[in-house]
Amino acid sequence: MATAKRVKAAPTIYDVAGRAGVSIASVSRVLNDQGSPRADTRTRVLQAVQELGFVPDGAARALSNKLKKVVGVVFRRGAEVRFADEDESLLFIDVINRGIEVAAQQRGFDVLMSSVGVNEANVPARIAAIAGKTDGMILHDRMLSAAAIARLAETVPVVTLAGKPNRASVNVGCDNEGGMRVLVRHLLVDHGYGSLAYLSGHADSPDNMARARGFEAETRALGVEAITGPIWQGNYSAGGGAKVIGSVLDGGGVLPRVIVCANDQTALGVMYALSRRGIKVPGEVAVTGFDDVPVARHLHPPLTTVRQPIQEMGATAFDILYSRIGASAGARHVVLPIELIVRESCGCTESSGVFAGTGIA
Amino acid sequence: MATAKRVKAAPTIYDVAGRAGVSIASVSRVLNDQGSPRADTRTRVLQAVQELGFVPDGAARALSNKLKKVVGVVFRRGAEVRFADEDESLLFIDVINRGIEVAAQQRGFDVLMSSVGVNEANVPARIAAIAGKTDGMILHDRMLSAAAIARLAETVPVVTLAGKPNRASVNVGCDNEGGMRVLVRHLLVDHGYGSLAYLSGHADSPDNMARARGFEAETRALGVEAITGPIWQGNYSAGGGAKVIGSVLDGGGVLPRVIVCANDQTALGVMYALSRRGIKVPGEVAVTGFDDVPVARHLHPPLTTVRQPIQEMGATAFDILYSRIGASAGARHVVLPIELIVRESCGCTESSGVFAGTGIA
DNA sequence: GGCCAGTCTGTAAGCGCTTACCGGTAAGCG
DNA sequence: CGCTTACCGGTAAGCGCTTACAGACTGGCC
Repeated sequence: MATAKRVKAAPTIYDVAGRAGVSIASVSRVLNDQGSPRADTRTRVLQAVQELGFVPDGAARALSNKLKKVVGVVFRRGAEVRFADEDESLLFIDVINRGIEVAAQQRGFDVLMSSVGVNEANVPARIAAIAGKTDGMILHDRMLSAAAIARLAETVPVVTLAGKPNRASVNVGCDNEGGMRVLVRHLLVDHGYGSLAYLSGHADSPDNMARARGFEAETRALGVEAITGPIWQGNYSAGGGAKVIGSVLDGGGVLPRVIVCANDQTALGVMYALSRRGIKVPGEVAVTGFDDVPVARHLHPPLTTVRQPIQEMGATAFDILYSRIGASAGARHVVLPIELIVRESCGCTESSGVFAGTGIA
Repeated sequence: MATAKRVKAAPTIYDVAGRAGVSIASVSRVLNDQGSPRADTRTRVLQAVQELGFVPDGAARALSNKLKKVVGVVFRRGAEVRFADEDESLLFIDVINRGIEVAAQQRGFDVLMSSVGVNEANVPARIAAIAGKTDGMILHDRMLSAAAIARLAETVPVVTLAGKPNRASVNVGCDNEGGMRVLVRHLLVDHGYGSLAYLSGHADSPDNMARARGFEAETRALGVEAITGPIWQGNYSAGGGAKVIGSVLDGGGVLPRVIVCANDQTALGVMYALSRRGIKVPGEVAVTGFDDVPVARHLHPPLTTVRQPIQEMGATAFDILYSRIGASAGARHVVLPIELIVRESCGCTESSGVFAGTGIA
């Protein structure tokens, strides 16, 4: 790899020391507020720093300190192609990442973001390489097997989002099961619907499994017909949701009164497929989501869903990781509360408006 | 700062060398495909690496190589508060960042993301600190003054997005002026509207200035009344757009036939404010945006806008930065083409549907 | 069999920074 | 006035890695 040909090589601490007429140790001390340098020394160092535009090298600092002040975040990228049509799934992950980033900021950490293609080879190796550049890692849903996580955790502290609790790592998630139960109760008790289907997400996603569990438990508890099964298997994407509707209808099947989707994105695809066929939402079929992604309130009708404190999940993940970077204490599993957001797609009309909660005047 | 208390300290290259019975130089060579180690040596090293779960330390590597394989990206965060209500402006920036990240990946680089609060103190210092952890920086709109950018560029290569071209850095943007002219021409020629206002973005944003320029040039060229001025000053946000509508109407003013917004987000706020007052879009007032953020197609009516190749802008920014990290060649200014996206908010009805371009089956 | 060329491997220096340790100076005290 | 004490500042080691350089060994050839 060719060395960068900068006009003038970046100044080092030696240059600063030379210019200020002090030792490198003094420069370091001034820069880090260590010891108690004489006022005179201090100003001369500061001035030299200023004049040279000196910025300490992060790598050298990290090597010496054994602390890089960087955490890594890894998530899945939709497609391998470079310019796949914009992926709405951006939303959920990006909001979490924003939460991580803001929390990291407050501790003087930066965030190394890395996506992994769906069919990329040797993901564990890629992730290990990233781990080498960081002090700790946050993994999104379904990035690594439990065994691989355990192995990674021997190198750096690891926090997973929407994973399974693991003896080696901490997991941050929200109360998927409880959220789903509240939602189902609203549909059954407040609306009195008689049949509902669960359009699932990835079968191997812990979040999906928990939501499915909540769905089944609550329908059973209220004695209402719960429709599930392989036909109702989606994949968290809008396309997946639309495809399921197509299969059901083309197969001559009949739609239930309510379709409970594993996430907002799936609901978006379902609503699209329904409107294409002239089926009214919520008049003929009610639809609900899960997540409360920002776009949910702009759909027509606005989507009834379960709000996860998305950004806070990210922030919490960082906070926990941070505490584990300093020591190895802390909980194994953190569960954040959810909130039912009733809009119109469930059949309610009391929505406070399309823009409820946007903060627009 | 307390040192991390890991159960077992991460293995170093010495541990690997010891276990494999070779020197650290051999380990390094095997790991980097340098020289031609004997097959025997190679396998022993690889095995030791495997057994120890060794991952080379990025900081040490960077220090030795003078190459961190990390680029920094800095952008504005909406509010200082930790959990401001989700910010839709996420979208535009995040899509660009995704483009950067994917392109970086292909070169084995990772991306250090860092947001800066709107009213954060001493931004240049924060950015300089980040620069110390990277090989190059990409700055989003309005992050630093031209002078500050020049200073930063003495430390690392810098690429700006939507900034002004600068002798020290390269700028990547799209043809704002041309895009606006195409849009205005559509509104005036195809629809024959008689009056239109430009609801601007941040006054000091180069992108906004270019769009305003295109707007004025084209309306003048076609001899139609162009409404601008302080009342029509927005700030790229939905709230800003809504507020402008409020001011105009409350001030007893009359709305023009068309409101051309500086970006999609502003258009979203405008459409909201209009619908609140019972004003029909596009029947009474047509509205247009700029950017073609994913949510634009889900609005009611779907938003007519100008598409920027958002993700590609990010990728291009990285590619240019990458080439400058190796050498100091390259163009000063890159302009990407735009595309007019006609949906319904301008008054057209030929939209191919709410989900046009989503890739949903 | 002795020597040379050609391979591979090991030793050690150095990347830029932090910090333990020690020496020098000045102030405080008897 | 001499000694202790405190305080600063400098020297040097070391963080984990890459790589120039030199040494060791192999085989081939005369």
